[in-house]
Amino acid sequence: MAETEHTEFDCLKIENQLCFPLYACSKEVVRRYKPYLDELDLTYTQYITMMILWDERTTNVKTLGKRLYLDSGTLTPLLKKLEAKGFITRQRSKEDERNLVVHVTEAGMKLRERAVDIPAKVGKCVNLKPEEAKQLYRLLYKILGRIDGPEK
Amino acid sequence: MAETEHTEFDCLKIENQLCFPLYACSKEVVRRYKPYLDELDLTYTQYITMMILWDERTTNVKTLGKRLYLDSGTLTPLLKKLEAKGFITRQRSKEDERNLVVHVTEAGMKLRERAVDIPAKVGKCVNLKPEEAKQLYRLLYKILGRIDGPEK
DNA sequence: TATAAGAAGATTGTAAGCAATTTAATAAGG
DNA sequence: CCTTATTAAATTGCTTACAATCTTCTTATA
Repeated sequence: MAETEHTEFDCLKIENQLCFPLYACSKEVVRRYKPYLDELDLTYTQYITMMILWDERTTNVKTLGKRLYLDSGTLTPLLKKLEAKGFITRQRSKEDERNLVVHVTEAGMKLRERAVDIPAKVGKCVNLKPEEAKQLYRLLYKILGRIDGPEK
Repeated sequence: MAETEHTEFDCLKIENQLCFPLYACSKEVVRRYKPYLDELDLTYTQYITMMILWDERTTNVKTLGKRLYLDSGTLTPLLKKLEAKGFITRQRSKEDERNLVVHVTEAGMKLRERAVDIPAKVGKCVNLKPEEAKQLYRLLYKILGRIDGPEK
């Protein structure tokens, strides 16, 4: 005899879901960034936005949205906040006025120096071996439909 | 010569982050639930709350919070909405009035029959082999600090 | 048994997050 | 050209999400 009853509803048990640990884990990991990001006066979403800008210097809302999986409804107010803090500038493109060009300021670039230790600090809190982290990375990007890594 | 420059700031590139695909993947997967959950008039968070209740029938805010990684600031308004829809009841415990007992109603249980196909439908959109899904599940719960699965 | 300490939810304030709609600019087709 | 379609952001409305604080109730302990 089985110890546990099985029914047609087993598929609806939370322990049989893949989506739930994904959802919970994402929130927990983001939470671990918070104390470090607070020091920089950045939220997590602002932080990943700055990551793009630290690397690219200039981009626009559409590209940011595609790379970060966010839409203008999220990005517009977020970018206004980053602008208010003096980390970025926002201006319409001369060639195509629909296009909003986002550019990192000097103050924004200076933030990078203070952020450089954050990934290692948070990484230490995640108890995965390097090989496991690589596996996880690969599986996540497989779900995202980009087999070997992020879109550029 | 290396084709790409390497600097002390490489660790801040988005493609070198594990947290970002986790964050993005979580959102994308939750999004795939939306059309199916809309039919049941449930949001994703309401859905995972109902999962606990379909299985347990009765619980309380504290237990829900621990199992779902949510606090009362999120759960209180969410449970009020589920109550307004008639899917649950909320009442203080007689033994300890601090304790808010949450119980699923008949209407709430009936929802389960309409939800039973959702996991399979969403699962089909996630292009992982069964073995990969198991790996992913294990890695996520390892990060969550619960090696072999969720807390009961 | 008063009083302090602790626990459980509720409330407040801020920031995402996203669907749907709107506005403005550009491109395409007749 | 002029009209239509398309595109890029912005706006609106609603729901999380969470830190911090507050309220109420229970438990410890002096």
